[in-house]
Amino acid sequence: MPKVVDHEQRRRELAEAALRVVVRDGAAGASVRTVAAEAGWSTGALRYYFSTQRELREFVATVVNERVERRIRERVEADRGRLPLLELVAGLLEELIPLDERRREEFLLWLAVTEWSRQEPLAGAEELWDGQRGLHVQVVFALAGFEGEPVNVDPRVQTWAEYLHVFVDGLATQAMFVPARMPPERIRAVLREFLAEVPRLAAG
Amino acid sequence: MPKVVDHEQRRRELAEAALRVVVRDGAAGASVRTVAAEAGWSTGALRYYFSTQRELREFVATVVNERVERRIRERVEADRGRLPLLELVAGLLEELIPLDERRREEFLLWLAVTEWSRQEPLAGAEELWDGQRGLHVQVVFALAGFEGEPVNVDPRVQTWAEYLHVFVDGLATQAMFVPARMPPERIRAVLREFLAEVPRLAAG
DNA sequence: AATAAATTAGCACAGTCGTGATAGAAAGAG
DNA sequence: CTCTTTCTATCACGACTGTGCTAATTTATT
Repeated sequence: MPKVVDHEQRRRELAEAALRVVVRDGAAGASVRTVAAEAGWSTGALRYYFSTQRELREFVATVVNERVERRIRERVEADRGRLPLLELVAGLLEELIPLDERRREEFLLWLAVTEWSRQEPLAGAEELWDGQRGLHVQVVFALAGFEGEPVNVDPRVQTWAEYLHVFVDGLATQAMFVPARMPPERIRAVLREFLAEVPRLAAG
Repeated sequence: MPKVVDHEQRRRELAEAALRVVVRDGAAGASVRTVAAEAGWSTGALRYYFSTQRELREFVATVVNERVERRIRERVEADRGRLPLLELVAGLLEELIPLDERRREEFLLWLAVTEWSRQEPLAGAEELWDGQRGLHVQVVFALAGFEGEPVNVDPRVQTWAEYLHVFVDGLATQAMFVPARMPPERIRAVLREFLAEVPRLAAG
């Protein structure tokens, strides 16, 4: 029998090459040839795993989502009540904001995915948002002084989770597009100031 | 002497064709040929007014900025104290949020400009932000019950202007990218709820 | 070693891209 | 009318795009 490779792993490897190309050359620069070259393969090999460009792009979208979710999860699991609550929470939410080169790249990738899906809708665009909304509910739930799992949450908690979600998205947008006006330190400070208001407002 | 055309006006006409193409085909679709065709001219004619693609893109950026600013200004001048303050303010800020097709197109255009300027920096990216920040200061200044021009504004006003600016950017982002989760009615409601909180918080 | 299936490389095709260059058309001044 | 300058159309060039296709290569099994 023939040589056999782990398809899923190879796809992942090729997708990561695509990520690098997008970060380097922008959404429009991720052609079949550039991605293949970045991965060190021929275009034929690439097209054996992604028979069409659309398939590749959809896979890139899922990989990006996975990355963000994994980082959040790791951060939650790493802390065992050692950090002050507000600091822990701020750290979590900062994972969603392009404050350094790594997170900036992720944001760029997400932008590229949305740009692609404007031409032809790609799978898995709203899943990321749902996960983030859940995170914000948990955060406000905890900040408001509640314990345990956030089930049947107070409407005020729900409302301020929504506000906080919107606020963090706004911070991310400004951190990305006007870094001169909103440098990382300023973003961090504004986030913490706002978070400090939340317990009083959300708990009543 | 020869036939003479109003250069500035012709440039504007061509730029608007470019806007339509970007809205229809995305940032990557705005090529010299497609824009020329959309405008009903030959590529040679287009390149007579924009000798390089970069020039065209920079001009598109300025046209987009002008549009948003003009609409805001018109709205301010149209109202002469007839609307309740909160309603006037909400209407102003909604001009920055992609709630209908028109504003959605403007947001798309702005996204295209930022995508372009990732490859090679374009002039006039941060001017838009400065104008918006000024608007938010005015808004919070008025909401907090102050009169006249916002000079030497209270630090609390400054802070909540910043918060509101971030919040509105977040609303715009979500209205654009997860319209199913955050439909226009919801965006409007959330904006007004948040605005209702501002006077109390910003005035002390 | 022979075989057969999985994998890879590479070319071909019909497009599109941005830009340089040049020839022709248009139109007001003399 | 002719001239002169502005404007417009068009072709050429090399490079790039996604995809179809085929031939070569690899490799585990018989």
